[in-house]
Amino acid sequence: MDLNRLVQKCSTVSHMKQLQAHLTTNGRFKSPFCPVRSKLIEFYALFPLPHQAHSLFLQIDTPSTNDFNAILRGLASSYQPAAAISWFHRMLCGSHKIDALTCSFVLKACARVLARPQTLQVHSQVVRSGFAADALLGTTLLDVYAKVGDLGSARKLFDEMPVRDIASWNALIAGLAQGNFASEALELFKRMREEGLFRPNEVTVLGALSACSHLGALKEGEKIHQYIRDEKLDMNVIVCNAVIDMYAKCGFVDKAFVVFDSVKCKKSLVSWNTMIMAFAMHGDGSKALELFEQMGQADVKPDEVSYLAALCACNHAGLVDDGMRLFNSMAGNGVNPNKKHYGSVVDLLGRAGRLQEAYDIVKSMPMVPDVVLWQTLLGPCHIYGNVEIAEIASRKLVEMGSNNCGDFVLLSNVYAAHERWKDVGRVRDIMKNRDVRKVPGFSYVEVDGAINKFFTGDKSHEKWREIYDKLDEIRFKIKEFGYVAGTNYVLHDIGEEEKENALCYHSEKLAVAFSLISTSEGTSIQVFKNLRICGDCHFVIKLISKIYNREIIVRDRVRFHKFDEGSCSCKDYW
DNA sequence: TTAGGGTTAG
Repeated sequence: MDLNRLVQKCSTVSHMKQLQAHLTTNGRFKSPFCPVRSKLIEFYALFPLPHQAHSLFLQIDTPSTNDFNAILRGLASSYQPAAAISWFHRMLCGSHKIDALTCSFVLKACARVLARPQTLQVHSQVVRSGFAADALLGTTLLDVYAKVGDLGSARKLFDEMPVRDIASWNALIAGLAQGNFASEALELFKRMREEGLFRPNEVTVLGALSACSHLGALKEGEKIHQYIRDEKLDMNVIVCNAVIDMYAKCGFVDKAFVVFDSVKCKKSLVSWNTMIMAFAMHGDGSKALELFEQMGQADVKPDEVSYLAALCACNHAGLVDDGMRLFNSMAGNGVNPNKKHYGSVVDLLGRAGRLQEAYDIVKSMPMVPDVVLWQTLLGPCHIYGNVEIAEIASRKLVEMGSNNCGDFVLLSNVYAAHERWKDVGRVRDIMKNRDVRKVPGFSYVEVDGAINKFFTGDKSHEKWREIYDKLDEIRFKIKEFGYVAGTNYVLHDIGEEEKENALCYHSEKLAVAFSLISTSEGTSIQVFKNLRICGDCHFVIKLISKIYNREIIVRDRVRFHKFDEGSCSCKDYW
């Protein structure tokens, strides 16, 4: 058997060592061009044996570009992609010849470590080396720019590409969809179809569907689903999974389940996970757990995401005992809990008021708790008035340099509930000194195909006067139902009445009021919010659903709330 | 011998 075929069959270190010995004894190792040697280097670089790769490399008198490419390619896919970037610099400093593949491999490493400055450096090197017209490399660059969050450069590159093919389109559509430019992604998808040069393929529709999921754009999503059926792209399980996710994130968990239940291809683990997560997001804990059980019968082994989805379902449905049982069964089923699983049970216990148990879990976990975990623990402290644990969690958050407004608000609320006004003042001083920032909350709603977006207290909408009049009417009506503004959801140094005003004009209330005046009686209203819905809005929207006899669905950052006849699908547990 | 675009996640 010749060596090239032999090397393909080598899969263990000892095989590789034998091959290396063979190359050395017959003298081929030292030859200037030796593909098998490159393969060996790549093998050592990819597996956790970079030292072997390095020492092997030192034995080569004049390493070829191929040898360098091999080590870059291996390292870029290894557990330490940053090392590929160092090797690239070593090549440049040593005046070794680079080719387009070298750049491609180092760019992959840049994407994995999200290194924007390095991406820019490689880009200028690509131009200097005369590879700018290479279509494949161009798409790689575009993709990496998008992945490191520089959508402007990705877009510019796309616009200026001398040759574009379907992968270039796909890379930008997917990049925009994942980089918070979902409407731009859908526009590009439409442009692609209008121009008609390329027929959208599986990868294209995945990007477009992901954009619909982000936006909650059901109508676009349905059109894409139809296209998928027409073009028979639904034989691809990844596409089916994205369709399931799209329906779920657009608020139609039933449609998601129909797709899940009738897929023509073989379901994958991700199909199950997506569907479990869909039920979880919609607060249907029992269906999520039922599906989780069915996985075993279908001979699909749950992985860490499955457990996370099931735990998340328990959280949203308040199934504390089920959740704890699930969590405690993980290790026995061969899945070690990670930080997210710990976060999930801390959340579960915390919201059930079992704060001491939640804190004990935090103390016992084998990994270092991160900011999100302390926030999870801090969250329910104000509901249950636990000053002691709130202080511990807040101290950790301050130590870790959190500048999140919410963290300070929560601690301040705990102090306020105990009338510890000096401490309240102290927290506010810290906020002032620290330049604590609040992510602006916004909500949007689609009416007659147009997206209407609202910020808190927004008066930029053309119908703002009618919207505010409607809110006055709502405020008047709900008071008859015993509504008292939950002013502890606001943190400003203002009086009670002003606090009530600040609450009254939260973006989700503006969106609901606008929908009430813009849609016919009895139709369902669907609102999307970028943050979590606030407790006061939750209470008010429940009353609106009763008084105005409307079904109102609100998708917040993590889940759906379906308000109907004065109650919410989350059963006030969220 | 080595290139580009892809689904689930508190």
